[in-house]
Parts: sequence; C-alpha cells; structure tokens
Amino acid sequence: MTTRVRFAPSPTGYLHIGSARTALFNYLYARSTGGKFLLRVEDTDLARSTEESTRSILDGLAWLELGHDEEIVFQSNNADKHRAAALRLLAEGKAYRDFTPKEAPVQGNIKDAIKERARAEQGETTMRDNPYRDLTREESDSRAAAGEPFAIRLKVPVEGRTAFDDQVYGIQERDYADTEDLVLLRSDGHPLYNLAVVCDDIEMEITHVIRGQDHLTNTHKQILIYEALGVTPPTFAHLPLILAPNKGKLSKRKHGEIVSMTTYRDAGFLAAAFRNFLALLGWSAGEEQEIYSLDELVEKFTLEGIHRSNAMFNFHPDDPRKWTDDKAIWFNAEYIRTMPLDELLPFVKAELRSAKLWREEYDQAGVAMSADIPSTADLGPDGRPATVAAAIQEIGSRDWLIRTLDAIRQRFFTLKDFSNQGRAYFSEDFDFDPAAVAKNLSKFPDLQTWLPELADRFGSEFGSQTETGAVATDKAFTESEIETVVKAFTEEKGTKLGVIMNGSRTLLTGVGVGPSMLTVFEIVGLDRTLTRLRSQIPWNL
RNA sequence: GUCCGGUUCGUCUAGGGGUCUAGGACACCGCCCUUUCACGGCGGCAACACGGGUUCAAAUCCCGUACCGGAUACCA
Repeated sequence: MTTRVRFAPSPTGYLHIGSARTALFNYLYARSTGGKFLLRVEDTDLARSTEESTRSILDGLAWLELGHDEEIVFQSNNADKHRAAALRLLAEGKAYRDFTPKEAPVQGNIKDAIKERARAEQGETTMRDNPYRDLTREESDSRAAAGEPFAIRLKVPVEGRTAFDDQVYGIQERDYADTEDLVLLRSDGHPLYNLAVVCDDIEMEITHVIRGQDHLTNTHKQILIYEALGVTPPTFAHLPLILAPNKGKLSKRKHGEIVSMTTYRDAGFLAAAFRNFLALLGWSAGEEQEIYSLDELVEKFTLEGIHRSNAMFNFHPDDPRKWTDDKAIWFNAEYIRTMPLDELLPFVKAELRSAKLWREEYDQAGVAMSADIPSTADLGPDGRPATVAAAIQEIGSRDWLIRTLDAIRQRFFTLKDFSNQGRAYFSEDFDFDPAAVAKNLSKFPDLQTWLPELADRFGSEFGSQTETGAVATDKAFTESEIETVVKAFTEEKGTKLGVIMNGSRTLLTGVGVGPSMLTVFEIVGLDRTLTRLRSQIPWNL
C-alpha cells in the first residue's frame, strides 16, 4: 500500500515554525516511503480563516520547497459530506440530538474559561449524563421537526476504552469515561473539526497522520468517530511541540512574525539551511552529522528517530545580532560559506538585484575579458592564475563576481549581508561604520595624508593616473605585488602594517571586517582603490 | 481539577543495563593563525530533575514526587 500523508494547516495566520516542521516531516516521510504528500487547508472556521493566510502558508511551503502531490483540498468544500456523515451516525443511533440551548460565547481568555468550567464541573457531572442522550427517537424526531435547534453529539459508549499505537509516543489508551460526547455538528449545521478531519482523512485515503502532539488527546475522539463510521483508523505519529523561549506554546498571536516562515525568507535565510535546522528540531538520525542535504534527510528519515520531548526555539527579538535561534543562524552561515558557488549564485543575484546592486554583465561569463584569461601555463604556486588580475579586475565580469563572492561570504550569516556589509564591493554609494572609522582611522590622524599618498604610490607602481599625471607600467595589481608595495610604503612611514591595512580597509569597504586586505585591494580593483584611498568623507564624519 | 505526555550541558541532541570519569553541535571563554574579523585550527566551561526500588551493575528498567507541556469548546 502506498503511504499517503497530509499537511493540514488552518489558515488563521502565516506558516509558523512548528507547522513548517510538521510539513517537513510529512514531506520527508512521504518521500522516504515513496508515498504521496498531500495538502489540505482546514478552513472550516469561517470567522478566522483568511485567504491571505492561505497564500502566506503556500508561500512558506514553496520557499521551503516542500512540493505537494495532487490537488489541494479545501475542507470547507466538503462540509456537505461531513454533515451527511453526522446525519448517518444519527440515523444509526451512534449519535444523538442535543437540544440544550447553545451557550453564549465566553468573554476574554477562552482557554482559561474552559479550564475554569471543567474544574467547576468536576465531580458534579459525568460525561454521559446529557439528558438528551437517551431521548426516544420519536421524541427527538418530533422536537427536531418542530424546529427546535439542536447540535449532534457522538454517543460515546459507556464501557470501554480507545487505544492506538502511536508511532512516536507508543501505546495510548483512554477510558471512554474520560471523553465527552463530542459535538459533531453545530446547531447551525456547521461540522466541527474532529468530524471534518476524520471524514477528509478517510476520503483522501490517508494512511499516516503525522501532526503536532497537541492532537494526541484529540486522537481518541477521532478514533471513536472512525469506529462509529466503521472505518479502520490510519496510523498515527505525533510530533513533540516546538516551544517559545519561555517554554510556552509557540503562538502566532503572542510571538508575532519572529516565528513566521516568511520572516526567515525575507531575512536572507536559505531554504536548504532552514530545512536542515528544522529537521534536527525534534528528530535525529542517531549520529553526529549536522549538515544534511534534502536527499540525505529523505534517505535517513524514520518515525523512530522522532523525539518525545518538546524542543525550544530560542529567539531573542530584542537582540539585533542574535534575533533568532543561534543554531538556525549558524546553519545559514555554514550553508552560505560552503555551498557550491554556482548554487549560491542565484540567491545572491536575487538579493543584489533587489538592492539594485546587480549588473547584467555579471551574467555574461568571461566575454569581456576573454583575451585576458591566462592559460594554464600561467598558474601560480597556489593554483590560481598568476596574472589573473586583468580578468578579475573587470568589475563587470562574472569571474570577478565569483571571486568576490567567494572571498566575502566567509564571514556572512545571511543573504542580506551581501547587500549590506558587502555593499562597497558592488557600489560607490556605501556607508562608513562609525566604529570602524574610530578604530582604524581617527586613532591615526597621519593616515589622512598617508592614504592618499599610498594611492599615488599605487598609481605610479601599477600604471594608472596619479595627481601629477599618467604613468603606465605593466605591473599587475595582484596580491603579491600589492604586498610588496604596501610593505615598502609602511617602512617609509615608520608605522605598522596593520595601521595601513586597517585604514585602507575602512576607506575601501566602509567596515572593519572582511577578507585578507590584499584580496580586498585586488577585488576592489586599482581604479576604485585609488579613488577611495583619497576619499576624505570618513574624516569629516 | 481531571486525563495524557515529557524531563541528559544555557540551547539542539547522542545514548535502549556494563564500552559513560556521559559523546557531538550551537553559544560562551581562552590560545593559535593573522593587517582586521563574525573564517579556520587547538583547548576549556558545562548535563543524566529528585527519592525509592530491581540488579553483581542503572542516564538506561519499575514506582513515587516535583517541575514543565498538552488536552479538556456548538475553535482548529
């Protein structure tokens, strides 16, 4: 039998991290068993469901690349079938009409009100003392015919218990006495959750229900419905919950966008990295590996590897540097710096493009400077072309882009960093970090004259314009040549190399961190290096 | 209240009676590398909730307690 699983969110908000992980696990289970991953939107709560939520959830799933099979099922479309099922159970005597007038909706905190009521009723009533439970069929029919409103409740047997073997939590048993005669159909004819879920899962031929642990006790009710309907229940696997830092349940209302999937997408997270993070929140393959590709996850995923204890998602909304879980950030950084460049490139392209930093020339591989690409005979000892400078200095070239991205990504955390911290590599319009200016420039006033002098030196050494006129040489602006020049210059000034390098870094990139300064000179290129070394802007800040 | 579930470093976790003076990862802290650094290398700090059993032997099995979580609705 082919396994068929479903992800069934209710569209009452965006896709949050807990639901996303449920979707992931369903997806992984389907793929690992060669089954189908279905999607069902549980939009039966008309008051709270919105189309916008549905779209947001779909966006989140698309971002995570959790593609579903078959058509999306909208639960509200099946209301007639749900009603028919309830009516059938009524006709068969497995459910009954409850003529008790509907209670007024509670004010304030619903959860508290329910808890309070449950506590108050404790000991005074049993689950089976509804006065309408044993009404004769004739009387029930005639009251209904007379137009008296009623809800339909399941007639839970007095003696016995429900039992199922949860694939994560093991054997679960519950006495019927602990389950109320749940409402199947509201007095306005609206079918309720437990009924709708069971009917749809039957219709969709779901074989494995994989969902949050908050449904563990609902399962007993659902099994009762399966039994009444005469259908064998599917296999159940409940997932531990993902908790907020206060160990409370993750809530869209309370925790806001920080738990929304789209927040991570928009913050420059890579779907692959976030998926990896999510997979390890409540599941493990029992080994020490941390980085898993989607294929590896599919290959290694088992229900046995799912944990029973809840996990905490450690976000800090007030800390800009660590606004979300450390490990999520680490995964993202790890992916950014180790992913094959050609896989990373499309994401960087999108980021640069949205920041208006992308140039169409980046797409044209090697055309502009094909004449300058060195032959293999020119490879230096480090395996890099010794005379590559001409090619990589062509700012509009793909080669330059690749080299630059590879150098700067080593210290980046999100895709956003390419357009923020990395801005100076792609644009003349960048800001200076005051801390870097203070630490690397203001502390050494001599640099205000030295660095323009260094620009002149570069100009005369590498053949570009100086303030006194054009000089042409054939020396390439490459790391080793640059190093020679900078070292000589530093000695002349009787200062330390670090002073010159860090001052240059700040002037060239606006920030205090980055790759080796020699690399930075090279990828910023001679022309821009000269201009920026002469810039007086940061000195006047 | 009742029912159900859970409890290993701050966090994510490995562990299924002896190989556990409890392993890995993130974070944190040192040292190294170095022109900076949030890269890299090396090292450090840090946990079996508590109490009883069972056993030659328990983080691992059983019972109790505590704490945490979930459910308890004519919401989903």
